Amino acid sequence: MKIKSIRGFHDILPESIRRWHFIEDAARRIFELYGFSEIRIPVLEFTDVFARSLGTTTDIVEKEMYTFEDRDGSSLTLRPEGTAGVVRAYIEDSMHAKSGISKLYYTGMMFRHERPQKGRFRGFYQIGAELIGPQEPASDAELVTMLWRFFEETELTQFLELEISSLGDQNCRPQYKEKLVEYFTPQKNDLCENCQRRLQANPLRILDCKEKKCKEIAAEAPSMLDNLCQECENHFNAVKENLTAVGVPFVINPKIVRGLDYYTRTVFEVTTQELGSQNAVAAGGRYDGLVEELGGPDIAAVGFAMGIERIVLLQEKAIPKGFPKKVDVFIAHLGDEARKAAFPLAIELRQKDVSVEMDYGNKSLKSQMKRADKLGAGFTFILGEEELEKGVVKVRNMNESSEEDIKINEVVDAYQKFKS
RNA sequence: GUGCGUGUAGCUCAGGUUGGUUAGAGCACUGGGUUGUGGUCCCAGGGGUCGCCGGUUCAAAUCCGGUCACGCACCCCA
Repeated sequence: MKIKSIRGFHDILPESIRRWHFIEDAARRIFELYGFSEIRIPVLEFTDVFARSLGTTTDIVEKEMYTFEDRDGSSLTLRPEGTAGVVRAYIEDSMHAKSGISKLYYTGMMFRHERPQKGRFRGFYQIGAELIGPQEPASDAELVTMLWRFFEETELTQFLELEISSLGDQNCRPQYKEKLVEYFTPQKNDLCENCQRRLQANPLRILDCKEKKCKEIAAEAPSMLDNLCQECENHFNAVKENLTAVGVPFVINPKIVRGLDYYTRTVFEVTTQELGSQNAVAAGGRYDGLVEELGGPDIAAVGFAMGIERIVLLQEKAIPKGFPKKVDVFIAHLGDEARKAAFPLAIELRQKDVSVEMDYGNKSLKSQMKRADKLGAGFTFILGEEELEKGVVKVRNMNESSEEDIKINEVVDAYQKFKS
């Protein structure tokens, strides 16, 4: 039996890792510009952290978590998302006492036991950001703007749409829920099995059911946006105003329902048509109740998470060529003496930030040239017996196919001068 | 978790329906043509227990069953 990876878990190979770096670097750069700092938190938490945050009736908690017993009997879970752990750390490390505003971002692998598909894995990477402290709508707008800037930077906005809505808060949502139940109950028998169950557990989720019949019925349902309390409405309007002011394009979709229970007020999704049924690329919203729910002070927060695999998939469409790795210099050597001389030269160049490759054994010049070409070397330094005798290296410009002899003890400086 | 489809060299795929001598191609890889010069060209070579297990058969890549993986849709979501 051949050894292999677990279903739904995959390797990210060197040929695609530069694309990942491009995406991760862009996120870091932009998030840092917006005042965020990275936080690294454990992959494993007490199950309770997620159960209490996400809501016990959510699919993630009900059937997708990797949960197991520790040796002492406590229940542990591999994180299915990042927010719960960040908030746990925020509380545990008393970050609220250090500053009124905490801007945190994270990246790492998340775990959900779903049926794997393209762009959907059991072990997958997310980058997320949490802005904890302010409850003002300007913070929602800043966070969403930051997210959109990231997609601009990675050239993905052509494939994306930003949808926003408001879910109301503790004042208006319960009343709205009742209204929904009132609306759906008479038509209960026309709803799909799933939605009949949702009517009890979480009537909001009926709104984004994909079942044709449910969609029809939901189309006429009262909208949360018409039932916001004054404060929530003001908040939502201010968010929209702020986004418009900085030119972030959005559409209002009152049917947005997040899969996690902790959201309040602003919710948003960045979606695409390019990835089949995996249309969500990033999503987030405000979660004013969560910090307190997990045992911390009553502190507001907004956040989002994005799926890196899906972004990589889109990125491949935007920039199909990718990001090939290129070396600056290839040193081709002929003969044992030349090889011995080439080695310290390679090390010295690398010391000076020049990327260098060379063969380890004795290969024909031709095959070394081929390798230099394949590695995308800008220059090949040829060091054979002739050059050794004269104390020079033959420097070949690979793009112009021109060659020039340069004294071996001057070649490093000469190369650096040429580069700058 | 449900349904449908696919699974042959590192990659993309022929062959399979009509089982039958050493299972093919292109790309990639290695070497040579040019005894010291890449990206083009030519030649040669290496690489496959035909996803895995079992069944039918004198004989299975080919037919059947199961299983695993991937893909698509459902579901769910980032």
